[in-house]
Amino acid sequence: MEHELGVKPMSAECLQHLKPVRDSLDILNGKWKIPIIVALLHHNYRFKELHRLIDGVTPKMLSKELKELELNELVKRTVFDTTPVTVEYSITPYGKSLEKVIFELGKWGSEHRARIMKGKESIKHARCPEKETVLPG
Amino acid sequence: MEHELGVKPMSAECLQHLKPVRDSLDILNGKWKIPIIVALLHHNYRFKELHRLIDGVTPKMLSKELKELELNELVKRTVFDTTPVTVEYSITPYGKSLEKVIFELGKWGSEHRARIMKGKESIKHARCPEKETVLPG
DNA sequence: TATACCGGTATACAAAAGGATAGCAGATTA
DNA sequence: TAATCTGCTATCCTTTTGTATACCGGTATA
Repeated sequence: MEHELGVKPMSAECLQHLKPVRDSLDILNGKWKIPIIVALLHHNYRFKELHRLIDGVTPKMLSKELKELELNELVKRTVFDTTPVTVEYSITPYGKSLEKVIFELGKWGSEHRARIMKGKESIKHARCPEKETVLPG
Repeated sequence: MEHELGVKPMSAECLQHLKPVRDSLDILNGKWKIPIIVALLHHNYRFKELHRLIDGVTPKMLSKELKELELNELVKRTVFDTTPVTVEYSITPYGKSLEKVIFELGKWGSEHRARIMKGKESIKHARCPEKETVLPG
């Protein structure tokens, strides 16, 4: 009977960080959010432009993920009263604040990729390094 | 006809970062991976201990996500030949390298949380700030 | 008049993720 | 002998996520 009560609980400090980490992951999650954010960090784009730029995305998913990003104020949607109507998506300053997080994710990810490519047998099947997310041209 | 060919492609620099970012997200994704990693950053635990510690996880999911973490060499599984058998999970040095990424995610996440709590009407429904992930005691 | 563009929606489906519940073998404890 | 401990696995189900395909009204172009 040394364990039931003896499981060391995590420190309050650790626990405090759990929820916010999940928040960030939830916001960045979804197959197309990162490609959209990266595209808009680079330049403003219209709906159809994003559709053409992000290889494989369907209008439904593009629309859905843009809405979620807009709801979280990471992306701004501007309608111009031209004919036909023009809708431009741009990154907000708040969206720009994700740059560092994305950078850190990218940094760790490319080290991980390098590690896998180095041929460690045990993690060879961990993730296919050929998988593409966005690749215009 | 000014747009079809005129869609500015993203810079090569941007594109290079996309895949690794997705890699990181894929590895951290799954409802229980972050709680598991945070727990193991804090202390070594056995299967049942993790099960008791991480509120709400089923043995099926715990087993599945531990396997994925082990496959990626973030977590180490050690079997002790006691009776009944003891299995201890610990973080690897490689797993520890995730600390900074998780820290950055947590930092951004808690700023986001603060922002939502501040009561901005437009993002009030973005995410429920009461959502708990792990909370023993 | 026919076609293509714009910014999306609607519908139907497939795949993946996750949850609920039960059980197993082998050893110890009551 | 029955119950409980260990570290899981099996089965079934629901929810979420993503795909495929077609379509819309309004305008401009060929």
